[in-house]
Amino acid sequence: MKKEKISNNVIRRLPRYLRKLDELIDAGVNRISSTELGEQLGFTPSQIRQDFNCFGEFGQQGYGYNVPLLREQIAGILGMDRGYKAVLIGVGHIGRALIDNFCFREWGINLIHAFDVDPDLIGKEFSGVPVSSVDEIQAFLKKNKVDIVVLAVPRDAALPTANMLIDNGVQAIWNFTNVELVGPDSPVIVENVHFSDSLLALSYFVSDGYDSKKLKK
Amino acid sequence: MKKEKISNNVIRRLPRYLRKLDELIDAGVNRISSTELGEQLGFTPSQIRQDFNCFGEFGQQGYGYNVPLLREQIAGILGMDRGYKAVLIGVGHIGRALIDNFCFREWGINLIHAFDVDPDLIGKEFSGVPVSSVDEIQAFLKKNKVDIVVLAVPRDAALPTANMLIDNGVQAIWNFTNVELVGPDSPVIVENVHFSDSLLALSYFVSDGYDSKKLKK
DNA sequence: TAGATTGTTAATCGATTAACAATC
DNA sequence: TAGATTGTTAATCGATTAACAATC
Repeated sequence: MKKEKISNNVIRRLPRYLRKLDELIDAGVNRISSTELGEQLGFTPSQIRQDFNCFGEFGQQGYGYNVPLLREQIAGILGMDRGYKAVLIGVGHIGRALIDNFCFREWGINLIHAFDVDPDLIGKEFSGVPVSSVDEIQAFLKKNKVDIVVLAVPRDAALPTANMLIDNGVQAIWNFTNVELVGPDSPVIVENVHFSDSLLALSYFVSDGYDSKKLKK
Repeated sequence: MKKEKISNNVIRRLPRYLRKLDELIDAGVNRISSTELGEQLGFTPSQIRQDFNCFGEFGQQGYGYNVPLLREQIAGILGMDRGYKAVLIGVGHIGRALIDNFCFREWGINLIHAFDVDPDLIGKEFSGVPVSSVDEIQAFLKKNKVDIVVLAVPRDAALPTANMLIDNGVQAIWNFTNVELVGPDSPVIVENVHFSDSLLALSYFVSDGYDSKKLKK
């Protein structure tokens, strides 16, 4: 069973498909063609069929795709059915936003514990997630299978914390610090949520809009 | 002055360059070649030169690039020197994280006001940013030139709020709700920060790692 | 001048789109 | 069976990489 290399572009589109399919399910849509799906997402039908065919044959000729079925396939590809366990380090504003407002469960992830340095937070529990001292992380990692560490510590703590985690065998970090945690060829999986990158891209597009007006594009 | 279309890939790399250049400046590095920069970022030297040459000639043959100068060029391209004004709608956990911990100023953006529905928050001020009632948004937008609206409201409020903003001439939205605000061909600039998309991509890569192990890649 | 490194053109590679046979 | 729509191959397009002349 040869495993073809899936391009990053395809992987980044999968969550978009998932969200759209959830939306269609909510709207009671049971069947959809690549053409219709493409119109709703702004993709070409070809691209959609190519994307899905990276992973198997999920449709049916002459019919299209069964929405709930396709949704389950994509959820599976994304690992949502594997019961991955996550812990959060850093219970500041972002950490609290994630614990209280971000529904990990909805995306198949189990947020089982949080850690912070603040004595006022240690021992507390938010939305069912207990907070312990960061001093206990290493012991915790030894005792529990943790698949993903959510890193939401202040800037200064980012690098030392990340290195400690990597030393303790953590293989995947969801990084909310605006710090580049690892070099280009580290084996650790780091997914960055760089707010500033996103804002600057937006700022660029706003500038571009102004330019275009000036140039009467 | 012909304006070539800049590809999205290039634009998304610009903030990475900026962060790396800031880092180099902090480290006192004044000069860098595309080869060295490429090694640090995991890009090829060719790509770096191509990227920069989309916007002009920022280097010098035989020498390389002047780090602070290059940094200013890229900052300019990203619109960081234009003094864009932003307002925040929704002062929940994410909103507070942005107000208190995210340094808009550092990226050239002026966060001038926030809005919420909660009477306990209205009239308060966080990190120098005053909070008003969402009822006052329309009047505020009429009186002030607002370039970017940061949208951090709950799921249910996302779409109606976005539509209200668009009706009032807002042209750029930084979207922290996990909701698709506009269709594929809306003229409004929307930059999404979809936490779930990011987490699911990470989840995919973790799954992929497990698969690879099983398959003894 | 010689060495270094850019700017830029040409070659390659990969991703997207188009086309169409397969088939439900 | 006829119509529809997929799965998949071929064609196109765009992005990345390589190469090298220009030049500091």
